[in-house]
Amino acid sequence: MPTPLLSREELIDRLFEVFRDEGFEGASMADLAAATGLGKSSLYHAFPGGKDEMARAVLAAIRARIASGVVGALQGPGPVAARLKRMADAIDVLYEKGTVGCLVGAFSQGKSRRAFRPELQDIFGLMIDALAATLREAGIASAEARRRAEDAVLAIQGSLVLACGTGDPAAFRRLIKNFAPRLLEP
Amino acid sequence: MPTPLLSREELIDRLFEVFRDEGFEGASMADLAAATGLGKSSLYHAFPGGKDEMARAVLAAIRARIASGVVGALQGPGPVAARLKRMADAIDVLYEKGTVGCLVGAFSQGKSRRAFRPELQDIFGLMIDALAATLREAGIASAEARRRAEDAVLAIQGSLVLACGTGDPAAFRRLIKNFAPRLLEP
DNA sequence: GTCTATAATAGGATAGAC
DNA sequence: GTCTATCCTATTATAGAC
Repeated sequence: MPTPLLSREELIDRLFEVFRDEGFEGASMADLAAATGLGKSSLYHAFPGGKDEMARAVLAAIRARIASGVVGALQGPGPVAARLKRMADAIDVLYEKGTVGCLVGAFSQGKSRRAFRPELQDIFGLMIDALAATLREAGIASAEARRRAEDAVLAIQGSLVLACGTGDPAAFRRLIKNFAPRLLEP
Repeated sequence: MPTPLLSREELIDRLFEVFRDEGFEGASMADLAAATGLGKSSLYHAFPGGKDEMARAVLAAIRARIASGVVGALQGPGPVAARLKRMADAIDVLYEKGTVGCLVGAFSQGKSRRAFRPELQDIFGLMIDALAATLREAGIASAEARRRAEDAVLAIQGSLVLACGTGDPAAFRRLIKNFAPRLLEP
């Protein structure tokens, strides 16, 4: 029967949630198998490289989601302020109003940061570059635009660390609320 | 011979570095033993509760270090701006100019965040409360002072996530440089 | 207080049947 | 493509000598 129980997309989505919530080291093959409803061997059939390959597949999926959802919002039509607002909404959806952590942030700390550095650099760079380009469109000087873009990405990450550590998403919510005006203030 | 090779303080300091660099799940007893120069059994003698007890001892030590170094700087003499500058310097020392990660941030993501939530809440609360109180001294309204304090702590965490993930401490350095003026701007 | 040795288990990964 | 069964290593933890 060549029909898999879950599509590869669905599979990666389940794996994503486990890696995001448990971290790379914290996610065991047993956890990943349980979350997908598959046996461990079936996971190895789909990802012969094991945990490492699963994590890379998940990172690639996140990158795509950020490129279409978050960066896509920036590159749509309308004035810069409206596009930034749509980016903030996309981030709010991505992190479920601050109730879930960030896999990229989780992988960035601890042992896993070394194994996945290229992917992490790529994803952070993608967001910062796109945001900086948009701010330049609004007439903000190049260097200042980049600083603000870095500050915004860093604030998202920091607010999620706080939300995960304390269980309180208030700082994340406030960040999302003030996202666009803050980036454009004189 | 009742004389240990390392004092408990030194012991905890070595454990701290491993937990900070590898994360809770990523730090193995073998890593911890190697870093202290002790056998695994000796570690169990000092910390009968194993990894969990070591992590709690390390968190208590960090809390003390933050209370004396970072919060201590805020509560010293002089005008608020000078005290904030000293706090920024203390943070710069604590994170070695952005070349090392934050254990509290690392423990806040992944599996470990659940086991250590009370300790994490306590440490984040300590910093935010102390910073907010100082900003109120400078005449900033209570709610606004708390928002700014949260933003500052969140920015420190976020800049360290970025530094760890990309290997580039530039955003952290910039944050430290502008720390005091940014908090006090009108 | 530290060590060597060893238990006990969990984790990652593979083999081969269906 | 999925499963059961198994292997092997790493990991946590303990026992007991010195």
